[in-house]
Amino acid sequence: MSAARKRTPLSVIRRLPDYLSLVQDLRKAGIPWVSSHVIAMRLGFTSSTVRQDLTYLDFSGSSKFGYSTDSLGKALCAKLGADARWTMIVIGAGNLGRALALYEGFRRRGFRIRAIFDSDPAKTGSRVGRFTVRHVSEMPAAVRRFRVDVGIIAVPEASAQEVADILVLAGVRGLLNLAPTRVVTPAGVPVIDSRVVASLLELSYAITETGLPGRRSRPRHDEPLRRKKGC
Amino acid sequence: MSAARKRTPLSVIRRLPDYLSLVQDLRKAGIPWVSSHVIAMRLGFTSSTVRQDLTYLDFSGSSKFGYSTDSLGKALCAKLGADARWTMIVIGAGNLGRALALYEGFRRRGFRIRAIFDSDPAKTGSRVGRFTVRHVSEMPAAVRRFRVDVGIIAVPEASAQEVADILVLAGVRGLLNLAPTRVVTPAGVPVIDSRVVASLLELSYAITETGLPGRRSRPRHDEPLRRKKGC
DNA sequence: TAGATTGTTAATCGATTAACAATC
DNA sequence: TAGATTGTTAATCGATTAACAATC
Repeated sequence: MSAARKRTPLSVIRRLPDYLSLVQDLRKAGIPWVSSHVIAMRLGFTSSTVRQDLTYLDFSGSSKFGYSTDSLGKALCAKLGADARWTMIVIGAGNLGRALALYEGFRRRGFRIRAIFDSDPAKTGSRVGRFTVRHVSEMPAAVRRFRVDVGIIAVPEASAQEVADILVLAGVRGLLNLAPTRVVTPAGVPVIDSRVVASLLELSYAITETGLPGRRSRPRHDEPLRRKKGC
Repeated sequence: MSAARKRTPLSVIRRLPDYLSLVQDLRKAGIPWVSSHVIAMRLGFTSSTVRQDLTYLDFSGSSKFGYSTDSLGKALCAKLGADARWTMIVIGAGNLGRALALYEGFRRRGFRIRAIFDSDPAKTGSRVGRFTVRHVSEMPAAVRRFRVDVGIIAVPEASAQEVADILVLAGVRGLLNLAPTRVVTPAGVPVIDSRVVASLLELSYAITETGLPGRRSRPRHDEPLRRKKGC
């Protein structure tokens, strides 16, 4: 039996959204079956990894046709909680916070933003799409009233932890942190850090690395050396 | 000798930005030395992991005082390429693209945005902070003129790959992809996917998971069941 | 049937942690 | 010196991959 007996490793959970996205594309394209081999090719995994991963779902493939894109999609949704509706609020009505509040893509996955907050009285009352920016002091009450599941932190680095504490106290169940710093929460309240700046540093390393001897750096431009900054 | 003999695993590279951030905070706070144990506590790693990781830097600690925050910071910067200046452009002048173009935090790490582009003629010519939005058709020329290192993709899912191809062809050295889809590049051009939507799914799983038997879900609200969506 | 594919076990690989001698 | 800390080797742990019997 393939279902969720053993606990699902985080490494597997992180690949699941990729399977979901692919399988939904295939289903929309009218493709009813897909093999572990094809999935592997498309996502850059091995077919072994694919078959192992899908073992953690309440779902089975067919040794004749492979996996049904339709039922695999449903099983992935169920596993990931993507078949639920999640209520979110955004804290911080700066450029990033506003962009998040206006982003349509969350909706499609069941993530719905209900309100946006800022600590700056000059911003409260202003409009962001269909929202009116409210003052953070109203936030705890709103978390309870809207039964908010997820708080999205889009405030400056310096206030990220403070905002996280207030959100947790108000009863939020998870955090998505977009501030360029880690945020700590009590066990039981998961937090995901977006790490965009950290990602850029990883990219920066990768660029420097691939430009090293061995792999020839691609011919480009006319200035081979980076301007140094000092750090 | 501790220097970069063996290749540095990606798992290590991904922790390096955390060390850098911590160590720079400490240095600014006037703390000149830090031990692997303290670093581990602050970042949630083990001291073994910390010592192992720092092994990949051109740098050594002192068995008397631990690590000098100053020289550790410098070694991390050098390793990550954070001591270089990187030139970036943003493709997509929607809410997200504009937020990125206006974000101050990149600068501090040596990442500098030089221009922003959009395919919508209605947007070209409009202002985003100190930038004028330009048409994507001008992008390849700008990549060469400004010697752009990194292209930031902030366009809708459907055009992400196309934009990536153009950027690579124009000579960009790496990509940061914020569209909610994977983007493929030839070997030698690293790409980092931001995976914000995938992260939300991971969070969604974590929330559902921690609410399971065993760990008592924290008492909250009065509605225990998620509204189902169907998927 | 013959051939392709899954589900699963075992082998490999890599990353994390523990332990400890060397250093200051 | 005594004690704390690093650097490094060895042990453990977990994740990925290979292999293959079972299935359709």
